[in-house]
Amino acid sequence: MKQKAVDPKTRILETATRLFYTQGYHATGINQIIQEAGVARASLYTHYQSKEELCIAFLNFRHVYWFKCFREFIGAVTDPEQQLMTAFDFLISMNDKEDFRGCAFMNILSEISPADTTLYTIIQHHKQNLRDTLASILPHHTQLLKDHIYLLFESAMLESHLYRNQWPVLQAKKMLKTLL
Amino acid sequence: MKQKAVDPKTRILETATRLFYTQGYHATGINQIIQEAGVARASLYTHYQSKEELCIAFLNFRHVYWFKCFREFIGAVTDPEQQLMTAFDFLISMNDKEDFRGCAFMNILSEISPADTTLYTIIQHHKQNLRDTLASILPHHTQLLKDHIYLLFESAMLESHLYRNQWPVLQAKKMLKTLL
DNA sequence: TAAAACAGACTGATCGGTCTGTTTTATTTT
DNA sequence: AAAATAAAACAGACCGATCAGTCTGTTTTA
Repeated sequence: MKQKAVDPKTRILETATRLFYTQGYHATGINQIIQEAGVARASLYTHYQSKEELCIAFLNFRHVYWFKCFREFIGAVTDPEQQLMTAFDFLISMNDKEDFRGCAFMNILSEISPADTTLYTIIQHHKQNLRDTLASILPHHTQLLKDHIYLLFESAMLESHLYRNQWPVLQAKKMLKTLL
Repeated sequence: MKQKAVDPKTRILETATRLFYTQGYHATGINQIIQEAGVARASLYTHYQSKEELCIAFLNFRHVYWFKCFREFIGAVTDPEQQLMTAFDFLISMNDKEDFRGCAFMNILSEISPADTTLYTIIQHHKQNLRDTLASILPHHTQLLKDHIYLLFESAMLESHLYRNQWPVLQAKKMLKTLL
């Protein structure tokens, strides 16, 4: 289970990322994390104050990772309209890669209440970031069209999770074509 | 806390429904349910075999309740296109009523894995039911348009949960207008 | 008088988190 | 290069609390 190639802090974060994402936050215990990370109990609490702190680190890590992958993926093309189409192809590739586990941020959102302001804010910021990123591809179009694309993108991601199938993304791509 | 007007089994289900929906499945313990339902521990396990059985009952109960409210709400109008607009108004009223807690089914979906086949199937069936219901309002339109409306409906519900704001629903209504 | 609901003790397991003390690793000084 | 030292990671006991679920026996209801 131990992969001593990387340092303990990284192993903890990567393990927590995988488990929080695939099992959920409350369904994942500290014991499982330290066990699968091959790390001492005390080491986890040296690097992260609490389970919630670890969740925050997970969301921040995931945020950076997701946008890095996203930008790389859509950066392969230059034409704006083609770039939007590629954005939906990105969803397809992520569904394949991560077995239709959906959006890590929306999954955590389902487990928390608005009283968890730190987590709630991180999730909102991530999505606002995505919204801005998509909007920036077609800067001269109406706000309504930008929102339209964003909503289709979101439901494509969430509904393919639900059905464990690419059809929502494929259909969303066709809808996008009618809008551009 | 006890509202002995209804029988224990109903109190358990209604309490579990409220707690699972507002706090999530794994974050809600049996102790809290029996306490807030004002019911004996043994009574819960006479009516429901396990916590998962209770979750199944919750989803089935919610399914019936949600569609009953939905049909009543949109049944107030007869014109198909107007009925679709009213469907989005229903989301607005539910957001107000339930404090932007989003979709009970998608929330549970975030907490489980495809291995939980029973729960997963119930959730998929609920959404397929919604998909069919929306599609039946405009039976003579293309499959693409039906899916389009469904995807907008879904993201309107989920994104208003995220932002705790009605704007996604209001924007989705405008998008719908451009599609009809 | 029988069924249902009650209170609450009890199980073993696990929860998140703290603490002690040992071993390993890395850096610095000789 | 070898020895000294400081920092990091280690194993694992331990904490009180809670978890889901079982069981006994009493009280209420029908």
